[in-house]
Amino acid sequence: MNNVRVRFAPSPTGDLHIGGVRTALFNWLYAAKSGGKFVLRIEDTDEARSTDASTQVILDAMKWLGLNWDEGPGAEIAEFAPYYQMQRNELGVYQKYADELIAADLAYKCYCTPQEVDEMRKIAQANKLPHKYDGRCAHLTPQQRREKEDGGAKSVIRFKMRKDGSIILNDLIRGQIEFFNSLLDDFVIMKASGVPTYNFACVIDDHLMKMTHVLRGDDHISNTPRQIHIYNAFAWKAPEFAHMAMILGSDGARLSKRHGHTSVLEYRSEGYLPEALLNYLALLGWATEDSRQIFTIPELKESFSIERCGTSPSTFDPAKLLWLNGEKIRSKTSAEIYELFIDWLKFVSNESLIEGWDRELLKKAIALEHEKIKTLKDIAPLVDFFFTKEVVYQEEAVKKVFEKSKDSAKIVLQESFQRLAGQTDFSAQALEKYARDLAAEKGIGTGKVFHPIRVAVSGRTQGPSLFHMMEVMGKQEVLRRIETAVNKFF
RNA sequence: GCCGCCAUCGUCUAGCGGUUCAGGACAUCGCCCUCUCAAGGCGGAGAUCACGGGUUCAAAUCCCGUUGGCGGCGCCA
Repeated sequence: MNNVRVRFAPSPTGDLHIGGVRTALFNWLYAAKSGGKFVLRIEDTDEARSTDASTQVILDAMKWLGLNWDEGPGAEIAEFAPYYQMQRNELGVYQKYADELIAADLAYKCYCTPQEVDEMRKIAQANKLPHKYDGRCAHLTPQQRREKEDGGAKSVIRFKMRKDGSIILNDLIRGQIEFFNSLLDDFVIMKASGVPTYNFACVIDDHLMKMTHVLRGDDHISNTPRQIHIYNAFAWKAPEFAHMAMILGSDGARLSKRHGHTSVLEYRSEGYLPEALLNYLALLGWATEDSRQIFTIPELKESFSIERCGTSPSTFDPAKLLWLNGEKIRSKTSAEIYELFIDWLKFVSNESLIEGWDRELLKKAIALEHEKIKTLKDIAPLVDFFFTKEVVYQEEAVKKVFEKSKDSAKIVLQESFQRLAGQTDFSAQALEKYARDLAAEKGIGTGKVFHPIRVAVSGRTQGPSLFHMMEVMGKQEVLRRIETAVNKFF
């Protein structure tokens, strides 16, 4: 019974979209959960918009996300290769089946030009009628066909839709949905260019590749009856269908560019982790009984089920994704974050950002700021002050800490410069004791001691735990910075 | 215009006829912790379960209708 086969079948007409990732993820999870196979197929039949670059981007993005496929481009198993529809088309795969349908009188050649069809559509629209092809070419006599062919007329192949009855779709997520055949028209299955249309290629491939389940966005729901008709025409068993609710932007419209980042690449560039993206996307349209939020990838694989997919569309919430990304980052070790950061810099081609930075110091600095990191992009601004030769003193910090209580700050820094020089134990613990003792000795609040030192050493009011920061920075550098501050501001 | 899908806190959702004056999470607000910022802990506010009818002893949960949102109606996928 573990013969589940599902697929993700993107068309390479752009970057991998968030919605596409969700579709891929749910299929991938379902395969994992049911011990089945996950297939990647490239639906590049849009001759005008498909690009190799886009295919590459999609493949790379899938790899980065860890959504590995059992079969598909580059996979070891190639039982149903090729996995590119244009390559399959060159093999004549689709033409063969289209010819079969014509022979069985279940499809026919149509000689109407795109302009003619367009004209028909406009007239229907003007009369507020449903626009569908009227099937005029279905009734051509052999004589008329011969004349068209001889005249060099281009033709498409249309599926001959029966007008009576209905198709009942038993959707795994939504239950029964009925579609009346009379509302469907004789849709095109092969274009004049000899390339199959989506609905046709999809069915042929899903059948040949032995797909058992088709899990996709509900924008495909109205395609489904057409596809079922094709399965029926070949007397093939149709796969199970499950249509998941769409992902919307904040304004309720389908998620698109104007809502912000929609490409996986953008999220990668922004410093998001694959597991955060995947975890977040899993929560859009799927939930467990206990409404649990945080899952590791293995936990997701274990918990997923189609039955628990929701039916109503959900709004993409960047704030929640950001929170989850922070959670994932906190759940890793600082050493792992360091590695991810290095990889990320490479990805965004910005390795020069940390040029000259001591790697060991960077690791320690990341450890100090670990819990504050929400995206990999946050890291550099959080720790860069460790590495600058000339400390950048934030104007506000200087005003707030140095100028406001100038006398005490001056004393604290001057004293510290002298005494710390003789400090042999430069551990955070010892430094804290030193600072507290100094405060007690001078009879001032600890804040009046801590804050000036913080600003002198880092140039800002916010940062890591002060004494750990000093320990990591080292005695020499701390002294140098305190001296600089004293000379500059007092 | 036609067809279809959907409808619980701002957002993601739990709920599948009574155990719910609706639970969790994000966001937001407050308090605590605290050398700052975070993180963490605690707490607050936030949903007449879109509306109107039914069915039932009992409905967020079932049925019908209305409204609204979204999707599809291509020689795009």
